Amino acid sequence: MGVTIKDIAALCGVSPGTVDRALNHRPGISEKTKARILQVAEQMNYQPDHMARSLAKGRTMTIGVVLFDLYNRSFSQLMNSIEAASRQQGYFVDLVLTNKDPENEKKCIEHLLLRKVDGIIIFAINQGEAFNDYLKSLSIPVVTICNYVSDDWSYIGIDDREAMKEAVRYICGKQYERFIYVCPPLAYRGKTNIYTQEERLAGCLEGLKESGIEAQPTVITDKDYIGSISRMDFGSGTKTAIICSCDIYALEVMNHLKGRGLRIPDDVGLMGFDNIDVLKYVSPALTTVEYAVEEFGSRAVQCVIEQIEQGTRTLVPRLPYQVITGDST
Amino acid sequence: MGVTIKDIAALCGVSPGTVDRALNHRPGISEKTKARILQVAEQMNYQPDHMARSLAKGRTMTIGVVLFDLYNRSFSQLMNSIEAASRQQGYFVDLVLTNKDPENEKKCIEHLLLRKVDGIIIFAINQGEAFNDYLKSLSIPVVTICNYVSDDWSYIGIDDREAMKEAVRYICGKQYERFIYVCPPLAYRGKTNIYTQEERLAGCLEGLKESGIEAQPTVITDKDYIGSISRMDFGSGTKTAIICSCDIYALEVMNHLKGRGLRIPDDVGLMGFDNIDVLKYVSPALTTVEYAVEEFGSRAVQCVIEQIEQGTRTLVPRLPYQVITGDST
DNA sequence: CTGAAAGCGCTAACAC
DNA sequence: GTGTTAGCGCTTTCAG
Repeated sequence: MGVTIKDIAALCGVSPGTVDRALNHRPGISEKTKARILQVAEQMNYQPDHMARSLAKGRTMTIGVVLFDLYNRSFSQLMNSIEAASRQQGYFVDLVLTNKDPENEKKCIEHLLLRKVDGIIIFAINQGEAFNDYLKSLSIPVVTICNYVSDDWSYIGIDDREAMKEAVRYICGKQYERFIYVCPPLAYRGKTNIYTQEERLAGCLEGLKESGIEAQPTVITDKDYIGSISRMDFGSGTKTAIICSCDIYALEVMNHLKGRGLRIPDDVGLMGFDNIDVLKYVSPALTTVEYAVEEFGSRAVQCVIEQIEQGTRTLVPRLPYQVITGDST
Repeated sequence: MGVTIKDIAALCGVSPGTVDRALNHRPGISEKTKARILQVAEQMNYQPDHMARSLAKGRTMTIGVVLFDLYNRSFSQLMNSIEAASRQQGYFVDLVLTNKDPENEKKCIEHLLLRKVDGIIIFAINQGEAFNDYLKSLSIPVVTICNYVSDDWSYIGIDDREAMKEAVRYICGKQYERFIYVCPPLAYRGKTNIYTQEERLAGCLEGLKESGIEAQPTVITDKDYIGSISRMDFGSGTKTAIICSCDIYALEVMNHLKGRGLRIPDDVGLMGFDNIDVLKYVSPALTTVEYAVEEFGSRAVQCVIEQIEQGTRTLVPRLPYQVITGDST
C-alpha cells in the first residue's frame, strides 16, 4: 500500500542502498543524486516503514511507561507531559497500568518487552534486590519516577522527606498539641514499594522533633483510616492536627470531619500533600505541598532518551517543591 | 539476543516452517513433532518477535487512542479501561493527546499511522466531511467515542440529549423562573467537533420546552464564562438555575457563587453533567448526570478489535445514564 | 560515489 | 506432514 524505498530507487534509476543514504543523510553520496532522490521521495510522499526499520535496526523508538493507574490526578498530569515530550522527540509511548499489583507490574513489563521498547519509565510498585536484578536483566535503560528502586536507575522526584519536614515545621507553629499522621500505604511495608511514603513519614517525624514536639504522632495505616479516625475524639481541648501523606486522604478525612460537624481548622487542623488540582474546588483551602509533576514527565523522557541515544546518564537533581499554606491548619 | 524460531528449528532438527506451524497451532503438522517443538520452545523460553511478525503479517496488534488530554477525569477513567481491555486481549495501546487542537489531532493521527496501528479509537476534535474522508482514507477501523463524526464509524456514548432533557425536567420541578446554560465550547461551533455539547444544549432546550417554560435560557458561551456570570444579578427575587454542560464548569461557577456569598441552592440553583469523581469532596452535592465511562472504554476496545479481526461491525447501543439528584438544585 | 547482497525474525505459498 | 523459498521494507557491509 505504501510507497517503499524500492519504488523510489526504481524511479530514480538507483539502488535501494543509495536511496537509504539520501534519506538518512548518510555520507557517501553525491549532492546531486541525493537532491534528486529527496525530491522524488517528497513528491511520492514517502513515509518510512517504522516496523521494517525497527526490525533492521533493533530499535523501536518506543518508550514504555509503567504507572499505577490514571485515577490519581498527578498520574494523569505526568502522563500528559510524557506523551507530549515523547512525541515531540519522535518517540512512541507504550502505556501499561499496574493497578498497584506487583504481579501485574511484571506482566506489564513483559508486555513492554514483547514490544521491544527502547527504554522504560516506571513508577514502581515492586522493590528490593530481586526486582532490581530483574530490571537489570532487561538490559535497556530504565528511569524510575516517584518511587525509588536503587541507584542503578535515574530517579525523578522531589525530596519528599525535606518537603514534608518543612510543611510539618510550618504546622508546628500553630499550637497543635496532638498529631495524627494518615498513610494507609505504610501497611504494605516490605510488600510493595512505598519509598515515597516512607520518606514523607520520616520527614514528618523529623519535622516534629525539630520543632520540639516530644509526643510521637499517632500513625494511622489502616486501609479503613476513616473508620479509625471516626473512633477518635476531637472535642476535648487538646488541639489536633491530622497530617495526611496525600491530598486524597486529606479530602476523605475532610469529608468525614465535616460530616461530624467539626470545624477545620478550629476543631481539627488538616494537611495534605501533592496539591492536586481539584483542591481549588474544596474549602477550606487545604494546606499542602506543591511540585511541578509535569516536569517529572519531561525530565523522565529526556533522561531515558539520553540513555537510549547517547548511552550516558546525567544525574537529575531532586526537583523543587513548595509548601502551600492554606486555611485548613 | 533472543532465541529465534531458527534456533528451535535447529535444535529440533526441523525447518523453521514447521516450528511456525507448531507455535501458531496451524494445521499440517503431526501431534508428535508439534508437542516436541512446543516443549523445546517452552524450555528455551522462546518469545516471538513482535516486530518481525508485524512486518510479515502486516498487522501490529496495536490500537491507537486519540484523546484530548488526560486532565479531565473522565478521560483518565476512559484510558484506564482502554488500557486494561486492550492488554487483556493481547493488544498494545498507542496513546496520543491532541490538546483539543484540530491541527495537532492530525499530527497525532499521522503519528499513529507511522506506527501502523491496526485500528483507532478517537475522541475527535475535528469534524465534517473532509475529516470524515480523511478517516476513510486511513482504511483501518475507527471507533468514535464521546464525539460523533458520522455513521461511517461506530460510536460509543450515551444519548446526551435525552440525558440532559431528563435532568432539566427534574430541575424544572423546582420552581425556577430564570435559566442560564453554561457551555463555553459552543463558541467553537463550526470550528471544532462539539457534537456532544450541541446535543446537551438541545436536550436542555427541549427539556425546558416540555416543562412548559416559555422563556429561552441565557446561553453563555464565553470562554470567560465566570466573568459573564459575575456581571449577573441573582439577588432580585427571580429564582435562577444555572445549568452547566459539564461538572467542571459547574464547579468553577460554584466557587464563584460562594465567593459572592450566594447560597446554593437557596439563592441560585446549580447543575453539572458527568458526575466526575471529585464531586464527592464538594458541597453542596451537585445535581448531575452519571454514566459508566469505564464501559465506554471496554466497549470501544471490543468494537475496534471486532472490526480488525472479523471485519464486522456490531452496532453499539447508546449506553445507560442516570440523573443524580444532589443538593445544589 | 554507487550497486549488490545479506540479513533482521517471522510468515505463507508451493513443492516434495 | 515437512522442507524450501521468497518475501515484509529497511539497513549495512562489502565490492567495485
